Amino acid sequence: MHIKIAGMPNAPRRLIAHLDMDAFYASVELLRYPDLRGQAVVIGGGRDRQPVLQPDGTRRYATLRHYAGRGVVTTCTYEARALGVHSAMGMMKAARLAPDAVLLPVDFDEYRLYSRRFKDAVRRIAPQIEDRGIDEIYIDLTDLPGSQHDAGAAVARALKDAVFESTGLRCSVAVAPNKLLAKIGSELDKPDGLTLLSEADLTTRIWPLAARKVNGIGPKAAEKLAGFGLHTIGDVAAADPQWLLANFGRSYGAWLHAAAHGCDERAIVTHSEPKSISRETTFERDLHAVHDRSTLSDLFTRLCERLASDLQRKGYAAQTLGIKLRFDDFRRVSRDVTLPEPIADARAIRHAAGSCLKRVDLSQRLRLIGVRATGLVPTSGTKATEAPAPVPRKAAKAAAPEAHKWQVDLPFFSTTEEGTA
DNA sequence: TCTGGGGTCCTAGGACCC
DNA sequence: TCTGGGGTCCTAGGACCC
Repeated sequence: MHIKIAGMPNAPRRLIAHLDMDAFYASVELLRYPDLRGQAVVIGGGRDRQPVLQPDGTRRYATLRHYAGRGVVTTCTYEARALGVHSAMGMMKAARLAPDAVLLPVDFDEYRLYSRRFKDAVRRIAPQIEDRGIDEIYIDLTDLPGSQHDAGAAVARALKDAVFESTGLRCSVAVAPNKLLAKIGSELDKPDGLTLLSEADLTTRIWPLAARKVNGIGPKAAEKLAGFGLHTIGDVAAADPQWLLANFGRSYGAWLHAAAHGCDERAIVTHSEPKSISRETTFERDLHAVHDRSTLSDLFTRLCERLASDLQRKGYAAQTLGIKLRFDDFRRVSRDVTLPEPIADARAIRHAAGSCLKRVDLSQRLRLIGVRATGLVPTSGTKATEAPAPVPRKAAKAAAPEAHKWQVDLPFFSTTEEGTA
């Protein structure tokens, strides 16, 4: 056993791996439809675009060309990326760039199946893993036999092989002294990459990269940095720390400085409880609270029912319920209410969410509506986890007193017409 | 012809309590 | 009269991530 105390003379250098599946959803689809290998394939958009098996045994696929709708690209093959298509791009735009690309619908059940498979394969070699969504994980290799010897190269190789054997899928792995560097590293040699990084690589391999490559520097922060002439990670590293604090705030400024210098002490988190569960939907066309009253009411009720079933299946009740709306101009508002008792059934959720809705001015057309449960408390008898239960939040003193302060009375979401019965 | 759905974390102000 | 200070909870919004 190593004694891991920061600053101790013989504390071992941490070895953290980041493993990222290559074009995960698209690659899973290629296992099913190997005839698409080598082609530009885009996953995303709406339903009903299943490939059709023809009498001669070949499959007929939908292409992007005639796509109409509000979907975005979930992911795509490297051939599609070469045409300029990327994740989160609107499908209409992707269709202009790659009209002949094959379009496949998303199949999360299938991706979750492969997700479990690759994670199980990794866990058999290195049990300390942190889930970062369906297609990526961090792995602590520090205490793994032999990993210190070659900076984790052999283990990384073994992980990649194990993932391929169990799934037929390729991934990219980086091993580094911490999560921040490992995450950057796994992108350096994609696809099918294997990257080893040490502190010595900071100036040569990390500093020349765009600041945006740091996990935590998003579009807004990158734009602000660029406004000050800071474009690369090295630019940020060279900036005066006091200046960073003054311009980006105590917390974020300090973090920027540390991150740009490759410093990150975060541990691998092997277990966590969900903090919120939500359901939302974007309409095919913008809807108005008055003119589309019954459509909206039905959609809203259905979202509440789905949220209720998610909560019950996962074994939680919600102390706080909220709604999220997006208007036609993309303005976003949310409202939430904390209840005297946690709830998990559809009628109660519909009632609470309906009360939130009444506190919003609904004169503008809506593009999206969502329902969210927070303050999750495990319900008895289910989800027997070893982890300590989240401390239940104190119940609200009273329902929101400002319930009809703003509203022209639009009875459309009135809680008396739940329709959940 | 713009921009999905599911999350996490942070900030900030006001209420409320001691 | 002239104005504490710390703590927690709740709500709303925003940035960011996959």
